[in-house]
Amino acid sequence: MPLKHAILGILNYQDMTGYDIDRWLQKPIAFFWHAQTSQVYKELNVIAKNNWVESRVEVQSGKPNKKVFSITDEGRIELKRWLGDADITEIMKYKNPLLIKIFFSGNIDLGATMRLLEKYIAECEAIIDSMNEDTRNIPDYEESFQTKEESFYWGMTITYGLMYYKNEITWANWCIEKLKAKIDE
Amino acid sequence: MPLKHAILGILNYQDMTGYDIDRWLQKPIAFFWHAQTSQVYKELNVIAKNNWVESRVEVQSGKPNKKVFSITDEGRIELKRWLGDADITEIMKYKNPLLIKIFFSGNIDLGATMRLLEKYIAECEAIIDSMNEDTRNIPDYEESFQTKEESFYWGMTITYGLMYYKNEITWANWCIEKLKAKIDE
DNA sequence: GGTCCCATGTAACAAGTTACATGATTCC
DNA sequence: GGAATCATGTAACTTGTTACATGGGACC
Repeated sequence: MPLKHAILGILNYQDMTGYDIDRWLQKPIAFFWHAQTSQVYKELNVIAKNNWVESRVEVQSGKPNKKVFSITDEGRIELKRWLGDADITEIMKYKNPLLIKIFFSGNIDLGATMRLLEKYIAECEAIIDSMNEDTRNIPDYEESFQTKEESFYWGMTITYGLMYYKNEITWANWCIEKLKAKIDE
Repeated sequence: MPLKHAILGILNYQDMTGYDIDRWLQKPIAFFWHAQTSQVYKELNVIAKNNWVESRVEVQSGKPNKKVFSITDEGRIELKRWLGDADITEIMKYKNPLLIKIFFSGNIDLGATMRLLEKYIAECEAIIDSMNEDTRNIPDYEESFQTKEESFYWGMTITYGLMYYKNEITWANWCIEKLKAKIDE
């Protein structure tokens, strides 16, 4: 469901092609929902069948033709229904493959676990850097987010991301210290 | 993949039935990997075909018969291969449905978003409580975790959980304050 | 000559969800 | 009498992944 509704939310900003939606999913949304391009096109077909979106083909010369999607009234109703739904069971279905690895790390040597955590820290730092980059580019985004409302909530997700990844780094560093202490035992 | 390997990791502690594995997944592992019972039985079939586990039927009277699984040498090799694999692309595939809702909350009223966040905080607090309860019951678990190694890594995941959910609560409260300020504008 | 961007997908497969089915025993 | 525990699944479906296919134009 979240991907379908993310697509509806994006199309509620403006009409666009599957390709454009994919770029949205790769940029401001990527850090809290990643999706394959092929999945985007599939979901577009599904929600078109639900009458949540409709499409028209724009013939282009020199470029591939475009299939431009727009959200329907039914789609807007569905988007608002989903957003306003206070059921959080879906939200609580937490899955973290790193924690599974850590949990069973007694089966491998300490060094491998340390290297994994170090690699993870490096990735988290890279994400924080790119999010800081994004916040410096707020003016660019404010063209897309036409209302103050939109950038207000976008700010909440950015804050989330920064807090989340800093917390991940803090924890991973703490683990590495623990592992070092174990080696020195 | 993670579920298959979580099952291998559990069976590496001791032989058990699908039912027992399901309980493991519901208790110490649940907060970082949730799985349906039906999924557990399905994955057991798949990894049995891979020769990572094998099973024997134990006839019982007064109770349903048991199908007891044990990990094979091939399964142990696969578990260690997966644990030692430093590729973190799988780990970085982050998905957070709450953040999607927040991101598009400009489409609904502030009150609904606040209620969602409050509900989320309550759930996070409940999880923290149950994890604190678990740490008080460490002696019980130490029967299952036969080595110090195992409870060492288990401690890392518990620390992760506490840090993670506290951070979620801090963020959600900050969002609620922001929303309140917006209402008072 | 090579890579990136634009643009849209299909096919096969893996993973996860939801709902349902069965049935005895034990505990309150 | 009702709920929980033990115990194992199937069927139908949705969601996500991986690999592949096509092809022109722009930029270096």
